[in-house]
Amino acid sequence: MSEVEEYRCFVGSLSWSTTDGSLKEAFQKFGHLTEAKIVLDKFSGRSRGFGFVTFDAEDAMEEAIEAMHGMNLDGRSITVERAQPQGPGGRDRDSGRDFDRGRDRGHGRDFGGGGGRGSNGSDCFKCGKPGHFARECPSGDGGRGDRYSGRDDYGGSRGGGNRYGPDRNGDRFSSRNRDVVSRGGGGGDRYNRDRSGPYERPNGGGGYRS
DNA sequence: GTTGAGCGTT
Repeated sequence: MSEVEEYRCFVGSLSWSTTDGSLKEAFQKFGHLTEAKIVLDKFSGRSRGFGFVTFDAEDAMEEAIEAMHGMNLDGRSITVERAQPQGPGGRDRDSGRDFDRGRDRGHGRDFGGGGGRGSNGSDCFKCGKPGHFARECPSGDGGRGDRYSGRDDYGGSRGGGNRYGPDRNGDRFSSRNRDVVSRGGGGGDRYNRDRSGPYERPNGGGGYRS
């Protein structure tokens, strides 16, 4: 049951301002870090909110996981867990993870699906009960769900009257939909533009530049 | 001013 060549730790829930240096400083106290880096987005280069820490000693890694798990770093409670195996031959993101990456990686995760991981990570981060996120935790008010709260205006009316919500939405959508069709149906638009290109010089014409 | 419950790049 041991298949590890390196002791890596996955650190999540990091602050957007957390850097590899802060992470290293926060974890190097438990032992020597072979590597400490924050995962950045390739498209933007900004911090993604999670990083990886590699230890050269399993003891240090477990110590850090148990010690730093739930600790406050940069003002945010971070999550420290063992990193997933990447694979010696190469990284297999699609194969290694049966996750439904087809949709947005944001909201909409399925619980019963049982993706790549999720033995104890599907529980609510607030009350620890599975079946719902912390923001939807019915146990009480939530720190992040504050925005969604305060909608109790309807009181016990919820169940029948709230159906008018989406109805209105459809009306507006229809209006916009027609607009789009009108514009999209204009196949001749291209032709029109071609002819009405007095402002656009296809070639030659003015020619002078600066 | 923006994103969040997440496992990365040589």
